Amino acid sequence: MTHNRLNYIEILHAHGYRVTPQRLAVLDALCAAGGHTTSAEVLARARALDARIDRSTVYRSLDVLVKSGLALTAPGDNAGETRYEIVQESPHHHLRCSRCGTEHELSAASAGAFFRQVEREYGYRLTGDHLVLEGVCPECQKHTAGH
Amino acid sequence: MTHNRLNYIEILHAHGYRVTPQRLAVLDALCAAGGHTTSAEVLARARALDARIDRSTVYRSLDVLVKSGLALTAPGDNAGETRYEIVQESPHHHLRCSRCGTEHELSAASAGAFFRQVEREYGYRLTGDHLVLEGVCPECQKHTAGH
DNA sequence: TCTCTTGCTGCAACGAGTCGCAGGTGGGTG
DNA sequence: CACCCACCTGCGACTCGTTGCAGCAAGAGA
Ligand SMILES: [Mn+2]
Ligand SMILES: [Mn+2]
Ligand SMILES: [Zn+2]
Ligand SMILES: [Zn+2]
Repeated sequence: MTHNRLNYIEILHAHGYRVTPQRLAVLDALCAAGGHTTSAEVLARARALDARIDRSTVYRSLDVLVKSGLALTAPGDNAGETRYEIVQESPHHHLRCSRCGTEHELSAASAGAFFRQVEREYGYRLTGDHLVLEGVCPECQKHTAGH
Repeated sequence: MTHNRLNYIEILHAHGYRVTPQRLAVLDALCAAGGHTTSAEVLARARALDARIDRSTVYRSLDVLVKSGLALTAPGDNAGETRYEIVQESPHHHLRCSRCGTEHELSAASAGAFFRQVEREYGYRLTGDHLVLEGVCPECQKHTAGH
């Protein structure tokens, strides 16, 4: 089943990668997970599909999916942790509440004006299309204000 | 010598931490390094000051410095790598060129308008004051254009 | 369908970072 | 200045992610 929207076979081939059962298991695992997922969870889900799949193969497959544009990475909660996400239709960033951990998506368009201003001011053309911005969500602000 | 600007002893005490030779060695190492530094380099520099200091103590000390507000973290070049920096006078973000690796500082004020707009639009109050934004620097853009 | 080549996999070994524990030390109290 | 206890350190063991290698299989070509 894997991915119902993208032609992952063509995409992998177009990037010079072979289509293997292990890579499809990892792709399935990513799709099944939905949103951002830790590599530990991908490993567990992939093993449910193929009990013999090795840890290193899962990491290498995630890398292949990212390089092919089928998956995105995002920094995790704990510094040094990487999370993975099957690529979405529309590019987006994330807002993460540092108190309660919930996340909201931020359309890439919302950041566009800021990116353009940085380009005018510093000459840098910003390419990141999957930022995770830390903040305090409206709910948690209420709770603090309530004290 | 350690830090000539901040009263690190008061700050550590204020956060409930003790002042130990090991923590000062790590603080010294951070100051000596100047800008963003890898934990490996902090470990090496700290060992030059105290040959018996343990790896785990260096990591725990870096954690203490970050929690006390004396140090900042930033994601490193390789995903999963954390860099450290002694806290600066003025809060700032970073622009990193994904081609040549050079970095420029971006004053926190430059991002302020964007942060305020996100707050209006989504209710999130953004707190991150040490972002690392990926992009292509002016130099590298010229080189690409030249082809 | 068969062959051949190249890239992929599983394995084992390694390095970076984390954690529990027993002994040592900072610093508050008198 | 001496005592004491909570906190900290060094150590060892562990986990997570990476890498080199030998055997295996994807898929192009015939
Ligand atoms: Mn996302
Ligand atoms: Mn910085
Ligand atoms: Zn919240
Ligand atoms: Zn550059």
